[in-house]
Amino acid sequence: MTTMGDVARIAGVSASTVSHVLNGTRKVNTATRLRVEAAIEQSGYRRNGVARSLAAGRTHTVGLSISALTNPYFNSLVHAVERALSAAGYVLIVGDSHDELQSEKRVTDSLLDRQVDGMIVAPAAGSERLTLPDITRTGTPLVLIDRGVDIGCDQVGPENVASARALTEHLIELGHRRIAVLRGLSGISSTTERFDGYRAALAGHGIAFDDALVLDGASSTEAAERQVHALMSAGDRPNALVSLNNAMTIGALKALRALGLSIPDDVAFVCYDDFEWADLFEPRLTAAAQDVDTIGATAVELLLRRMRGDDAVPQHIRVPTAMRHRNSCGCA
Amino acid sequence: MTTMGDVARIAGVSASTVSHVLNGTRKVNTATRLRVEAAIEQSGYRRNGVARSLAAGRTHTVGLSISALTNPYFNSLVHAVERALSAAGYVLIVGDSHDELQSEKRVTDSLLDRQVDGMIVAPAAGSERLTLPDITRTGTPLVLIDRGVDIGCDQVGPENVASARALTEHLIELGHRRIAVLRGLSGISSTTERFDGYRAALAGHGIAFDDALVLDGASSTEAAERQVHALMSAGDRPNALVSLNNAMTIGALKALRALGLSIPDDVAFVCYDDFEWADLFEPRLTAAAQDVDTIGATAVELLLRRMRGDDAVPQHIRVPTAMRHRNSCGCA
DNA sequence: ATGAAAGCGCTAACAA
DNA sequence: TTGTTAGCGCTTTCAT
Repeated sequence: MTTMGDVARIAGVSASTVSHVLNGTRKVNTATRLRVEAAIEQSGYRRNGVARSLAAGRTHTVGLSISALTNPYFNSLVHAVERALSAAGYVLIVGDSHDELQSEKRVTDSLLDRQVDGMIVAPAAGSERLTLPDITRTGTPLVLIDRGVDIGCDQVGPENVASARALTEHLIELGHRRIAVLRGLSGISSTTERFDGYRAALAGHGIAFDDALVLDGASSTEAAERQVHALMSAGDRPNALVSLNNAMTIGALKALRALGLSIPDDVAFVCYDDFEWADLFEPRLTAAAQDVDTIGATAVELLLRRMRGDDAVPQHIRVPTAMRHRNSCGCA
Repeated sequence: MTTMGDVARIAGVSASTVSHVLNGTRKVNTATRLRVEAAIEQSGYRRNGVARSLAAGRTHTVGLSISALTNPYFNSLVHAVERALSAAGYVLIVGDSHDELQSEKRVTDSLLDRQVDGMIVAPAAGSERLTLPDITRTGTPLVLIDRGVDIGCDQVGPENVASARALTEHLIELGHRRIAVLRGLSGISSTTERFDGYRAALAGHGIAFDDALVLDGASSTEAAERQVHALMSAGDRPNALVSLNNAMTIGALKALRALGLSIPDDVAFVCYDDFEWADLFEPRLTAAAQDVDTIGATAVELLLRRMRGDDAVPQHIRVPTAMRHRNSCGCA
């Protein structure tokens, strides 16, 4: 393996000069720069990023801890983050927390060990008493994404309350009174907020809240499928359903199809989270679509600012969703 | 920041002892080990992975260069790889090559600079004359995934020819003669092989090959949508279509829906690549499903073997696909 | 059972 | 404009 020392020897200069031509960190005489470049070329030298990171004290690396990477929503979020980061010259290392505290701890520990220059976390339930303090203790800049927790750091996520409320109200305006809801994983803010939006819609229209219509979908396709199947095969089923995230939507659709129930005739349906192929589902889904690109880009922006040493007061940013009006809700 | 030296001082031992208790690399007296552990606890020490990598000469990191990360197929492939790797104690760093040579070069360069211990690449067209030689030159163990190129290294990918042939033959057996095909990005082996399978099916049944029925979908949803739209709005349209990857399938379905054509009545449809939600599409798609988990796990297995120094002759592994018989093809 | 010391390959003062 | 030198924090031989 060729090192900078080898290159220096070939070019007849010092290692420090080689380093400077490589990084453009100081003016180098054109003639010597050319010699160095020739030597690099000739020797097939590649810099050692590990040594570089150790000496410089920064890795140009950012860690992301997130769950359910196979979920298309998180998947696009990861790529929105990656795009913004690589535009800024950073490399992203992703770890899957599986929305489970111990697993999240493993991921963030490994990221911290690798000396990431910054960290973006979609916190699992309970994060604030284990992993988050660990991170802040190291002084690594941190921003929370997708969900918030009550800790002093930057946060970016989608707007939840008003969106879930709007979704529910749409159903109400269509004349529905018995509206079931698929609620997500407990302990995370997005679940609470979206559920609050649902309740607010009912309350705002004088509809009594009925606990029997609340399904615990646990943000999972399988759980949602089971719950919807159970509720819908019982007598006296609701005539409308709102699903509070995309994974649960899939489960709900599977269950409804299995039961032979038609949307929107038997059940009107709306959901939080859009699908890239929403047009190909039958029926086309009325959904509140998150703006993942903005969320990802904003998270990166906030993080880079912190990494530059900015210590302004932490921001909590909410990115609005867009209502996609299609036909699963049952309006013309 | 606390270093190993600090811990050593607190525990009243040498740094080397601290290192050994941390890594279990040599026997340490229980009493001293306890003192060291206490010192670690008390000081909140975290090891510096960068320094560790530099000293040890290995990073416990593997690089993956792949394209179209938002494509669900590649997405699951990435996660299959990640799962296998993290089970073996490695961290995966992923880069998106966008199936474009310069971009692939940027990704692999960055991975190599970071001193990954091994590399998995889904080669873009032309890779064998630019990035791949670069990688082998560094001596970094390499395995190719998804597509092959004629270079002496391990490769794992799906079976293409027989699968595409079976798909096409199914249509033929249903009585179709004018069968259009959506062909993928040119220059990559999977495109060639799947297309070969299509031609072989026609040839095997004495059906003349018709160039006008070959659509260049470029493995992209948009291109496929345009091409299918054009072909299907012209007169004398084919009555069957085979799509050779999932991105193009989406495009085809969009175009057909836009034209108001019904599957399978107006056009029988089969595709290479399955969808997780294939049951929710209308109609349910008859597809050849790749076994991503096996492909990913096999790639990792081959790579780890090379990383251990095995220098057996390179293997080319093909993982069979599974035929999912549903109703877009038009059989009962 | 433990320690001393020599690096790993690079960056960045500080000198010249 | 360039070189010298002292680390960065760890691993690992070689002693003891």
